[in-house]
Amino acid sequence: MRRGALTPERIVDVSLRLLDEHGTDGFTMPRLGKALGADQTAVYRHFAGKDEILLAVADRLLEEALTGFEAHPHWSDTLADVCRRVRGAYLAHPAAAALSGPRTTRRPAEMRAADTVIGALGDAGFGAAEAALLYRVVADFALLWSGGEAAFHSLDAETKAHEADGWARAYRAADPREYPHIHRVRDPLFEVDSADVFETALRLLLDSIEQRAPRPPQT
Amino acid sequence: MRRGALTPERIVDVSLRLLDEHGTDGFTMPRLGKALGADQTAVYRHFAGKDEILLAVADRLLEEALTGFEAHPHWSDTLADVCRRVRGAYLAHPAAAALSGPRTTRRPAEMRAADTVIGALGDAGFGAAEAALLYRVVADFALLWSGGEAAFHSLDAETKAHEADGWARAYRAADPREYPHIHRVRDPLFEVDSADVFETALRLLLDSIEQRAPRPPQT
DNA sequence: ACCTGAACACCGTTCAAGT
DNA sequence: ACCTGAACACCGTTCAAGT
Repeated sequence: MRRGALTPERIVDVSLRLLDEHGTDGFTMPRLGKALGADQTAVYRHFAGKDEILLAVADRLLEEALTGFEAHPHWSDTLADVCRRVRGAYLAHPAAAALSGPRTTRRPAEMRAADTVIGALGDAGFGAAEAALLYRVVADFALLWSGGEAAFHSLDAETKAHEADGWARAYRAADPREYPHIHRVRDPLFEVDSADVFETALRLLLDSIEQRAPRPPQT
Repeated sequence: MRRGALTPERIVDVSLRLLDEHGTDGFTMPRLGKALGADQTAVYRHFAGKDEILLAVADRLLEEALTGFEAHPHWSDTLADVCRRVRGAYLAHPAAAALSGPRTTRRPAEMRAADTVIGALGDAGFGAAEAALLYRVVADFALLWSGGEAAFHSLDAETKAHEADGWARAYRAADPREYPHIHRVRDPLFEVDSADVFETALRLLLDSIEQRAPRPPQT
């Protein structure tokens, strides 16, 4: 392989592709080397280790999520948008999201998004202390929730099916005497999908924030 | 080692202890074998593989979280309690929680808790469809949020410190021209701890649920 | 029926050697 | 300066052999 053919960017590109196509277990240094057309150890010239690559992949994910993100006319739409963007990027790359976990990188895309979100909370009339706290609530909600969903989706198909099946079986067959309340809602319980759950949680959070805002969003 | 000295329960006990004491990386089959006083491969007599052990550990965690959980007089206290219990158990065993991830086991403790939560939502006057959806919101909130927090806490001390430090440095030094809103809230941003954030998110969620409930909690 | 221990096919990382 | 390839110290799992 010629010199300079390996760059941090190309390594992150290929890592992300490997994670997308082969899942968390498919991302190994031998595979990464082969996909790059280089010896597996050549990567260590550019990253201190596998963990550093994962951190760079995490950064790429947030960049993808947040590119083009800017404030909406109504501040509460700004908050909703950033949460949906993070979830969208994480679910588009579940294995990468699951491995990079709750580690953020504070690079420009993330900083700009943080600034925009805090600005939206300022527009809502919140003081510094409240804005700081609510920024953390919104950011953690987006990252932790989406990260958890991504971790589930990054399970291999077989495990995931087994998981979903066991869930369905257990609740569907819940003994009406032992679990009367589960029994009552067992049918609608299976029409709920995780996008509904996320959107509902987001709506509930934002409604409460709007309720507390010194300035409501529609002015 | 005499026969019968290895039981699934003892294996889960020791696995959880190993995870607590040595973190995610400290939980290996050789170590597990040694800690059990048996050959590492003897464990395969009782569990199909490492993943099955982790699943059993996840179940143990939920059991620990939910033992003694029962409905409160006010239904919204029931919802708050279950969320705090899950978070408490996960943060008490961050490595175990991080590895078992979003995989639940539907064993009795979990089923009973689900029934209690759905019952509380019934007390609130929600119909079957709404109760099912809100049950998922509350359960996913507790599991995904706590799981994400646990994943962060299960990073080795060095990485965690590096992470926290980088975070502090980046926001503290945010350029007031480039990131004016971050700059405005930079001081209170560091007095926020993750317990505050969790409690605030929980409060916001529950307030919205109370707002929508056909029957308010204080009756 | 349960446990042992050698063996297998991996893995991430190091380091001397090449160009 | 950048890449190679042998080597190292692991890892999870299988399977024949013991008792």
